[in-house]
This record gives sequence, structure tokens and C-alpha cells, in this order.
Amino acid sequence: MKSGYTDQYNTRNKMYVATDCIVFGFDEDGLKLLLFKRKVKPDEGKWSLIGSFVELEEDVDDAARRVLKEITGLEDVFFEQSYTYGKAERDPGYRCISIAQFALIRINDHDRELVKNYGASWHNIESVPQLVLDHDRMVRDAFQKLRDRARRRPIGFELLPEKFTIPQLQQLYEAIYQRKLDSRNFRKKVISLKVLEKLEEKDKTSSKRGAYLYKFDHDNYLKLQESGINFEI
Amino acid sequence: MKSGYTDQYNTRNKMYVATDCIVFGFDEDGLKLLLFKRKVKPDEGKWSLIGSFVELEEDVDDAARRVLKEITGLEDVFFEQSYTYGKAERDPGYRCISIAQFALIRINDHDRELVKNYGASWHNIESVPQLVLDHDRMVRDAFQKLRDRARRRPIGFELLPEKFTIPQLQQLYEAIYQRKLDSRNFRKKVISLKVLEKLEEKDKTSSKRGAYLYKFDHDNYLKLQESGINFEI
DNA sequence: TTATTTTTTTGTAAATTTTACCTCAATTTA
DNA sequence: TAAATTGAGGTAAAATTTACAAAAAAATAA
Repeated sequence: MKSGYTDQYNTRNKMYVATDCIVFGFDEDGLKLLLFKRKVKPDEGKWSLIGSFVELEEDVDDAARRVLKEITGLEDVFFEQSYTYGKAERDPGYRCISIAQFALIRINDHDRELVKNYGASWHNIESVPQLVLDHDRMVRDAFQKLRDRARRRPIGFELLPEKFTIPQLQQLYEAIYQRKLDSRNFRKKVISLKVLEKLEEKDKTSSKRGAYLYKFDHDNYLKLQESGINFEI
Repeated sequence: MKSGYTDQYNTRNKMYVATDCIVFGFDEDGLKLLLFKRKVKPDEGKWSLIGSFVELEEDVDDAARRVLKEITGLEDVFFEQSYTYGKAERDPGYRCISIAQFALIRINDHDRELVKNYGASWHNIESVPQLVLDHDRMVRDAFQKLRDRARRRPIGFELLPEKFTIPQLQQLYEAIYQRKLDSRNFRKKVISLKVLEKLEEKDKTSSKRGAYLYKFDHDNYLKLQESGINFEI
């Protein structure tokens, strides 16, 4: 029998549940990941995903929301479960299972000050440093899932500002799929899906000619989804 | 502060982690689900998925393997994570998150005696009784996932005996997708994927004429997968 | 002001994939 | 041996995907 005292301080003597967030963002420079430099031992100074233990009275999803709010300042972030990591030995410090969530944010919406204060920063998806524990694996799995999801559902739009151009959308998909797409075919396909609303305005910031801005038409998307469309690009 | 005594007996005062298995099987009568009639309170006598708490020193996957072995007698069952249910109030008895796993078994391989002794039984997917807690939801989600998976990977084969006929395979896919498929197109498609090995033998049990038996060619499948095939049917 | 440069926008033909649809073959049983 | 049942196989039309190049719009340089 273990004493009450031991129980209280032995962090491998009880189950912990955590949630870790794989936060994707997108801007001119491509697809990025929000990482956090650990300030406490063990692994002080190493890069890590952002995460937290789930409180006893807290929904797992709410824990993810809390973490995302705390670090990015954003509420209503799009996120979805990626995978649950449950190896007994995955964390030497705690007997802890972790529910990984992948989150998509509009990189320009978030609170840069807050991120900085937390010792977090954005890393291009192609140059992610080594991470603590099984977080490398989490990133690989989540990126895979992002690719999967983007193929079936228009979640790419969560990463773009409300108004965006078709070339921007294409760059995003190229970053997600990690390959070049034909611009004629891309445009044709994406317009054929009828979930884009063309605006009068043009965006002149990223080209000389300027490109028409579009909005994503959520309502129309929902209608189409009911009648069984697929968003394969 | 709560006393040690309360801590020990208050099952909502600590985190529990469970795994629940959504076990699919397939036979002449269609797609089925393995359910279990609870023998203990609360909800004694109600139908439930099979599951267990995850032990402190146990991988989550191993817990699922343990449960599956215990009830079906089978080792090496195919299973995959479905979703993790983490609402604080999902189980009134425990503060418990549950990692749902969907499992596919060859219904004729399992130990019928064992299943019976455990008070478990097979239920056609179209007439699943009401289940305890959020298990209805788990079944819906897992069935959705099964449909998804079957579309991209040849996991349907996990549900069939080693040797099977094309009409059997078609019946399976019809049960999974819950719609009729055209037999000419189905045959054409499935053969074009080049993952079936035609045998000399015929199965005469399910038709007068008898149908050729096939084996699933795992190696070939892996090769094809590397070169980027998709298994959409 | 004109030429150059850069980026957006648009169409079409060929190839591939999906869909719709029916007849004959093999065997059992009446 | 006739009837009934289920398996096996092909083709044409439709839809989708792929490959591919030239013109339009605007800023900048000459």
C-alpha cells in the first residue's frame, strides 16, 4: 500500500489528462506553427507545443479553448481533435495522456504581444525545430490530418482573412499540400464549387495588377454539403 | 480541503481514463455491432459498448487490446482510434474521459462462448438499441469513421474471412455505405485496384452457380499505397 | 509617354474516370 | 429437362481531371 503522502506527490501515481494544441497559421511567408519555449524544468528552453492539463471539472474542449485564448488572445478559434496519445511512458514526468487538437488561426488576428510574452513564436512548417516528448509526432500527425481535412472540407478558409484573393487561396493550398498547383485548374475548380462570393474590391498589396477579393460563403457551403458535395481540390 | 478519506472514495475527485470499443463484425446477415449488457449498477441491464478503465501503467492501446481479447478471445484485432470523449459531465459516476476505438473483426473467428458468457451479443447495425451514457454518439461517430476509412483504405477486408468472393465484398461495402452498388461497376473497380488475388477455388455456399474466391494481396496493396493510390469505391 | 515587368485572368482539347445499362453462363432444384 | 438463381463480363455516354499558352491590367523603369 502506498501512503497518502506518496500519493500526493508522486506524479506517476495518478492519471493526468492534458491537451496539446497544434496551432497552424498562414501569411505571406507560408504555413506556420505556433511553438512555445518552455520556461520550466524539465526540458527548460526546449520547444514545445502549447498545452495544459485538463482540470477536474473542465471539458477537454474547454481546456483547449482556454489554452488558445491564453496564448493567442483569440476566442472562437477553429480547432478539431487530432489524436489522443496514450502510451504509459510518453511523458517521463507524469502518467499523462494527451488529446492533441489542431487549431487554425488567422495569423493577423492574433495578439502578437501576448504570444511574445508567453515566449511563443511562429515557425515555418518546413523548419520546425525538434520538440519535447512526442510533440514531433503530434505535429506530423496533425499536419497529415490538416491535409486530409483540407481535401474534404473547406477548412482552409479558417486560415485566411475574411476577404482573400484566389491566388492567396492557391498559395495556401500549395503550402498545405506541399506542391504546386496549376492556377487555371485551381481557379476553375474552386469557382465551380460555388462557395466563393466575388466582391467588387481588389487587393493591390501583393501584385501590380491587383486581384479581386472573395468571401467564403458559409451558408452556401452548408447547403451544398447537405446535398453531398466534396471539396477535393 | 478534502480529507484523504473523501479523496479515496469520491470517484469524481480524480481523473479516470477509459477506452470503449465499437466492435464491428460482418456475416451473411450484414454489418453488426458487439454490445454488452451491463451487469452492475448503475444502468444495470442496459446495453453498453465494451470497455474498461485504462490502468495506471498501461498504454491506452493495450487497454483496448485487453478488452477485445477478454471478450472476443481474439488477439491481433484491427482497431483504430475513433474519437476521445472528454466532457466533464459525460459520465455521472466518474470524471472520466473515454478514448473510443473502432475495431473490425471476422465474426466467424471469434469465441462465441466467451461472448455469451460475458453477456455480450451481436446487433445488426440498423437496429442498435439505446445505449448508456454517450455510447450512442460513439457508435454514430465510429460508423461514420468506418465509412470514411473504407473509402480510402481497404479496411473492409478486415471484416471478411481470408478467402471471400466478390459478391461478398460487395455486400460488405453495401452494408457500410448503406446503399446498393452496381455489381458490374463494383467488380470492374475492385479488380482495377489490383489488390485481389483470384484463387482457383469457388465458394458454393451462397449461390447455386458458385463464385470464385479471392484473397486480399496485402503486399501489393502496400506497394500501391506508396505510389499514391486511393481506394475510393 | 512609352516600354518593360509583374501578376491576374481566362479557354479548350485530350485523357481519364465514372456512370448507366443487359446478356449469357453455370449450377441447383423442381 | 425446364425453371430459377446468382455470377461474370463489356461498351458507350457523361462527367471530371489534366495539360497547356496567351492576353489583360497596372506599376515601374527608361
